[in-house]
Amino acid sequence: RARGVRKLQRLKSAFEACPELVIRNGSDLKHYRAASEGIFHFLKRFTPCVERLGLDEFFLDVTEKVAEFLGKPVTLSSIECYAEADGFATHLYKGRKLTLVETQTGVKSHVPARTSTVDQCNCGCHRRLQIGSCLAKKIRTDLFKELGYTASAGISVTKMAAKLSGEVHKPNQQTTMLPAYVPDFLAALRVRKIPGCGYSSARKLQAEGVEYVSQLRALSQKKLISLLGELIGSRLYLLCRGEDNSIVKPRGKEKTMSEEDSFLGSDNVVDVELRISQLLKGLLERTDARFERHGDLPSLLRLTVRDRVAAKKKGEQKNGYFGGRSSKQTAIPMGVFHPGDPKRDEKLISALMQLFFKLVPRNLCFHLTLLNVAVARFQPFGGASGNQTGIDSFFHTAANTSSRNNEKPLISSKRDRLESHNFFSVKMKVAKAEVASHPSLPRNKSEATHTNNYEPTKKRNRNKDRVAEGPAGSPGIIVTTDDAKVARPSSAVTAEDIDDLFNL
DNA sequence: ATGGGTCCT
DNA sequence: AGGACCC
Repeated sequence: RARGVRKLQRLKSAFEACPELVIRNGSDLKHYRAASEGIFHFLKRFTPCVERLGLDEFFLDVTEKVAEFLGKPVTLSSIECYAEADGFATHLYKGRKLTLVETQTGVKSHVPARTSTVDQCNCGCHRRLQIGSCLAKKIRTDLFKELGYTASAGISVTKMAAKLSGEVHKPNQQTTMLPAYVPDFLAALRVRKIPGCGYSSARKLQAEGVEYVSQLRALSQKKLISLLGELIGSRLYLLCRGEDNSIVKPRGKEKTMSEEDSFLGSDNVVDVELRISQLLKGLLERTDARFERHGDLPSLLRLTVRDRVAAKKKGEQKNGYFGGRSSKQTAIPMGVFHPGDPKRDEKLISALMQLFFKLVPRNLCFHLTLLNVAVARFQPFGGASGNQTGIDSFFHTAANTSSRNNEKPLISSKRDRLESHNFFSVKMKVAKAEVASHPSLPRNKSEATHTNNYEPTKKRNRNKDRVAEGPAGSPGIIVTTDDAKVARPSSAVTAEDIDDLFNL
């Protein structure tokens, strides 16, 4: 990073910036999954309502915790050691200067800079956010002490505001945003910054001359819906005004599991089968581990491919990389995934090859650049649970899962409360746990179990190699780095410290 | 332009 | 099955 290497940078320019850069082929997410799970469980000690987004981002709804603290001043004072003179822990967002922007269409936009810094809300959220910010500080402090990760956090009254607040002061800091500041803060952002306005929507909006959130507000709800569809359109209509009624959704077990690999090209069936069996191998390790823990097995198998030709066509249409994938899926009889089945690999590879030939007819040439094997529709498997694949048993599974994990159901009364402006909730995001350089993560490829073993030894990556396949700058290889902070656990906080604060 | 995921159409 | 979104 210090040398100018950035995430998702082309290899060519990364090597220009840093010639001694070492690039490794492939990846093994195992250690990151484990780290993420550790953080997830850590966070659940503070509140059961934790939503995970990707591996390193979490939302916590601490509404109830904050209410408890408010009701117990003695306990409250114990986390207020984190408060500063203004009652908030570290950064309180104070607004920023807004510049007037002239866009392609000549629309001039933006609101004047705010002059007042007082909380304009009388609902008591000011106080609740003070407590929330102390709670966030406490959680981040403990996270570092116990697990060794630094994190940034945003604290506000909606998920969106919390998420965006977390980006204001970035490495290892936190920012609290009062609701009164949210609309102006949003106004000056590019629309793409709004969570929910992705690549596709941002392009459609750009075609209308809309680049900034302030301009988005000029569009009627009807217009937005016709442009972006019912769901995203109506959501964005509210989000751009700072209105976010989404709830923190504690997720249960994963619904799908997949392994994928991209490569410069594969054009023969033998190679494809080798790659597929490698992917399957990694996937089965995961389904086995899950079966041991939860006793369920998948009943759906999916293969997806990306063909270079098709991908290029799509790419021309959309100027987007993720086009050009196609998939076939099939129900799989219960129990095929059972670790005890000695013919399991055979059966599954055979099924996958059948899917492959549905995707790529035998008489056609192909040039694949990606393969993905996925499983889904996990169902409890006790051996005698019959052959249910219907929707009924699916929902039965979901219900069991929820009660077993003691997860918080989606409470409708909470949703009702969130529909007004004066939110009771404090939502917090602990973002970007900087797991990339944690000592427990593998330092080189040789420690990873899921290597590209199917490649000829000569071509396989060695530690000294800079690039595994192709010359520097060849397509298909990119640099991905994350903010890296080497964090070492110091003296552990005792369980009682936590209980003191949270078992009220 | 990775290697995962979620949910909606 | 594909397409949007998220990291």
